[in-house]
Amino acid sequence: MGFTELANARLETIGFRSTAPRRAVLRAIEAAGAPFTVEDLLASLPDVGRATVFRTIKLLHELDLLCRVPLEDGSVRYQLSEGGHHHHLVCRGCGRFTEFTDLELDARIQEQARAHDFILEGHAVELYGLCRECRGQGA
Amino acid sequence: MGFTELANARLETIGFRSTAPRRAVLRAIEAAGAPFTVEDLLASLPDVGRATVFRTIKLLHELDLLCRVPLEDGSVRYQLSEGGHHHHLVCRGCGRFTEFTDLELDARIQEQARAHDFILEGHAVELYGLCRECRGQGA
DNA sequence: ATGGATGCAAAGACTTTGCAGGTCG
DNA sequence: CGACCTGCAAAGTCTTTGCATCCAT
Repeated sequence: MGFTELANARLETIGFRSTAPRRAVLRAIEAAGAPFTVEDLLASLPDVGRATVFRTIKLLHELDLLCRVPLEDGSVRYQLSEGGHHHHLVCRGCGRFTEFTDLELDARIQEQARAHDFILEGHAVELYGLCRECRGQGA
Repeated sequence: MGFTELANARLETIGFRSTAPRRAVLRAIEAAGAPFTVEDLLASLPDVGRATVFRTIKLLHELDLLCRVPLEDGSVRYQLSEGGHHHHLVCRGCGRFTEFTDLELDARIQEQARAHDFILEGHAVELYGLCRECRGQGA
């Protein structure tokens, strides 16, 4: 079951309607191989209104079906979420992300919170650099 | 030596001019006890033009005198930078940040990069939760 | 049928830019 | 004095909202 069907089913379960524009957005997101900007989506969906694209992205993000990745310059990309908690390696060359999980890293973070008498409710870790493909190409 | 003098000296050294509006922005930043938004600064500096405030913030950020912290909702705060590399504990209650450094955490991050054949050039870690003051107040 | 969803365009929030005039060094 | 800086307002971005219409259930 692809993302489109899965997300669609999930939406219906919660009481949202399955509409043509909504499914079009889901398909476009699934088709996007790399992280995308809202602008990318808008461009690939000329027949869907801006508002609908924004509203759908917001919805999916709230449902954790889409993850939002802040870049260093302050811009934001979205990417299909694999679901669980994870972190990102963001390539400055090609802009792609790789997700990874690291329990030890998370444990260390938890410990820092404890050390500061801080109730940890969430955290974000982003690594920036060059991926294997881009490192050689001077990208 | 306070931030204002330090930053001012630093600016002059690099060839920027010490002007009244610039110093006013520096003073306002130093006076801000907590992280601030650009809007906060603008409000506290009614006699300095918007453009100048934005331009000065940008300048200070580029010089690493100011650090930019992305909140979960996508908004951005600034805070006087203590200089070196560090991470943040961001309180969802009062909005204040605490900076911390953790070599072990950084090492773990470096290792993840290595494991993914990724040239690490930078990273960001943000912890979200409740600080000690806010945890009891249901804030 | 009926309330949620859509699309358009307008309004908003936030930031940058062009330019005439002022100021630091 | 000359280059840099400032302030204003206008122009950009990017995102949200109001509202009449449409459509899934």
